[in-house]
Amino acid sequence: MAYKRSALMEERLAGNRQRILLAARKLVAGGGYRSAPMTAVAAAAGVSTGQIYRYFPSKADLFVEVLNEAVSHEMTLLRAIADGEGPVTPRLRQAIESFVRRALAGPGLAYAFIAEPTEPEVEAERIRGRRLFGELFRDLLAAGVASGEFPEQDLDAGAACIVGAFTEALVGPIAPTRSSPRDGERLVEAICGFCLRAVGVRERRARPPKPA
Amino acid sequence: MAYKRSALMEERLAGNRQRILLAARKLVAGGGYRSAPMTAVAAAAGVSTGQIYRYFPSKADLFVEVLNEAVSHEMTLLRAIADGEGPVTPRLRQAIESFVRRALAGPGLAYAFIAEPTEPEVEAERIRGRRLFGELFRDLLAAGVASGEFPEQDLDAGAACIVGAFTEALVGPIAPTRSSPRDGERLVEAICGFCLRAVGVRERRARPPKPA
Amino acid sequence: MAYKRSALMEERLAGNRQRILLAARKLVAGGGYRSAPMTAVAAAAGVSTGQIYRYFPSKADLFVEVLNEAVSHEMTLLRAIADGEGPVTPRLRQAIESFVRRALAGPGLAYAFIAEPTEPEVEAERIRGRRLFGELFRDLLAAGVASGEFPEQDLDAGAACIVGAFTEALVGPIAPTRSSPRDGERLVEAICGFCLRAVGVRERRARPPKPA
Amino acid sequence: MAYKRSALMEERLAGNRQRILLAARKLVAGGGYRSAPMTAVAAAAGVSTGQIYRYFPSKADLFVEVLNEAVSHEMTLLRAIADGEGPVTPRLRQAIESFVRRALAGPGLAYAFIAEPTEPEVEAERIRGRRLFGELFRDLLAAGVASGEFPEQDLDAGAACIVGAFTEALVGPIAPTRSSPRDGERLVEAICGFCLRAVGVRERRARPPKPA
DNA sequence: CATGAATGAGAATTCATTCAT
DNA sequence: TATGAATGAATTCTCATTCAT
Repeated sequence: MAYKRSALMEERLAGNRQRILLAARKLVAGGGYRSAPMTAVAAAAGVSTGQIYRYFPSKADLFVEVLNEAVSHEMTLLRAIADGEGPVTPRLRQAIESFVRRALAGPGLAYAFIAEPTEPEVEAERIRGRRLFGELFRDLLAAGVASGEFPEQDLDAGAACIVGAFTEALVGPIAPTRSSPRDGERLVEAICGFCLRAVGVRERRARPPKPA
Repeated sequence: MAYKRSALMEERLAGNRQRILLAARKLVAGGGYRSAPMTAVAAAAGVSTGQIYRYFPSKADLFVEVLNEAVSHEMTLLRAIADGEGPVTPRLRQAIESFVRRALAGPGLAYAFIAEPTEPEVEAERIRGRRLFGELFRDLLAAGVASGEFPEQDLDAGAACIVGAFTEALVGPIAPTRSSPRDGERLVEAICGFCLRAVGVRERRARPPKPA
Repeated sequence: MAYKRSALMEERLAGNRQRILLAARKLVAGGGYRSAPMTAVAAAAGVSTGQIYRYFPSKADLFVEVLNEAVSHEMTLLRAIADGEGPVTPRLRQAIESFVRRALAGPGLAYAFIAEPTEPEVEAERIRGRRLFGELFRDLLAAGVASGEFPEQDLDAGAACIVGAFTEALVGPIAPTRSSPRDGERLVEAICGFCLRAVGVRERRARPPKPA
Repeated sequence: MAYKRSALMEERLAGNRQRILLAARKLVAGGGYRSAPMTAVAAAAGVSTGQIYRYFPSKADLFVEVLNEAVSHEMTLLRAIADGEGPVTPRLRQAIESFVRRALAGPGLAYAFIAEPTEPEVEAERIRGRRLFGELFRDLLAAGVASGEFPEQDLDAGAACIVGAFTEALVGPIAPTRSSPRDGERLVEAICGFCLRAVGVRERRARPPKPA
């Protein structure tokens, strides 16, 4: 009487799970948590509402995972950059660039980190995510200070400022609108410049001067 | 014919209105808009739900006013600083300091600018508020660039970064916790330093050492 | 310590009562019971809400009296006509004419008989009022049948039809719009003609023929 | 992939919708719109309040449909009679008879046309419904006048009077109570007689005597 | 096992009525 | 005594979650 779960089934199950997560993320990205009721997620994912509860115990769990997934992915990439060898300054620049570029490309991933969710558990996860980013940047700051690349400074505040600066500039309510890919590049450059100057990079030049 | 409205009554009326606004602000500050249903606001203000509607036509109107009040007050003070004479750098520093100090003192004023409200009208007001701040800082940046105090830079992005930096560092989910007034001062200093360096202040020292 | 109630005071009291009743009637006339909350009545009457409760125990009582007053007044006038001597036909015509003319002139008195009130007690009064009118017309019908002026007919149904006909034609939702006094006269004539023909007046002519 | 929606389910869905409409109609018929809050409709229909909103976007929409359904049905039947060939008089009689009989049989359909609803949209629909009936009868009157069957008369007023007469006599607050089917028949006859005489049918007898 | 109809608690808002001033 | 601010029950509507089919 017990069915063996076929490989095909497994696949579909996994597929559904991913589709649900993706749908949830897209909806949040599009209009905040208020435009992501479970029925809308279900519809967007092409499954029934009941189906969502097969994979996620509750709405909160679903969105916690949405955030979690995004955070993990992001953190992996950022850690790889941050944990590299050599001077800190280029690593900091790369980390910011990397994050910003993905945010510009992707479907509003970063939005989820800004929009306030309805469920406290999700809010907790959002905070955790931002905290992780904060820690990463604090580590970079610490390293830079240790290596003498950056002046002494308040590491926690600096990290918070960096995260705040780029999220706001990217997807905050007063983010500069970027209508073309060209604008995207300018924005990346502006944010990186801002943050590097902010941490006090003692550069001859953060970026090689365009030869006159 | 009609009783004169006693001074006491007037006071109570005005008091209620203020109490409601304050209660609303505190609740938002404490737990975001989700912890500010009308019943909670009423309870916190010590009035009945119906009473709120004597003063505010709708929940949206109430919270729009909460934001508006904060924005107006803040903008007046900031404009006074920003529109001053002389070099831009100290004005920028003072503007940030002023904002940050008030935010540290006040009951979570700034939080309201971060938490995403349920009502679109309130969201619009929140955006308007941030935009106003953004414009103010963009103007300062522009002035500084014009005066040669700051290097050429993307003004919109810079303004957004500044606003993002200090709001996040102040009341964002990863804001450094400050347990003592002493920490508050350090935070003020850290944020100012961060932003001033970020805009590229060309100085030997962000702040002149107090002469022994 | 006990004040003697001065004549002046009595007058004012009576005046307030009337002002409240009038305000209530006007509001109902203007937009149905839904546009007549107690606060609006108070405002329109120029008194405080509390004052209304000095004269009327409840909203229901107030509007019951509004109707009652209108009905009594109307019934007195109609009875005077209906109880007259001589042939029934002209009395019936006069009764209808009288009612219709007052309704056209007055501030929507009749509307109150159509609009459904919120309170059951008021609804009961409304029904009572219509019933009284119905009885009056039934009596006239009965007299007319007895005198041989009208054919045998169902008196209750006939009375209801008459009342329904003129209220609908006057103030019902499909009442012919009358933009000029002239139209008012035509309407009076049309309604009278309709009703007289309906009861089967065996006239040489209900109204003298215009001489060819 | 997806289960087929079973016939049983379809039936239940359609059934619910109808049950809700019916419940709404009955409640209005029984005690006016004031006795038809959504909770009562839900209870009467045997569903939860939320369920109603699956089928109807709002209370207004629900009751607009209640009226609409009734109006459409009624108008179809009446138009079929009114648009027939031959002399106007029997068509007018049949139209009235037809309407009255259905109203007597059905569960207070006509009441909905009398009771004033709370929602302006519903009120608009109620007026539209009455207007449609009015137009139908005005057309019949016009035809009758054209054919010489009825004397010259004010068509709009006449139509309003007819509609007013039969709605009041049927379901108005002073409608003659009918305790037996026999009474129903008498009422039908009385109303028809009233209206036909009212429009001035020139005949020896409104209805030919059944030959012994 | 999948579906989506159904539930019902919770949120905003209104308004008759009361009662402190 | 007059006022109108205050109350709170009632009403409409939403949406996470469940469960009969």
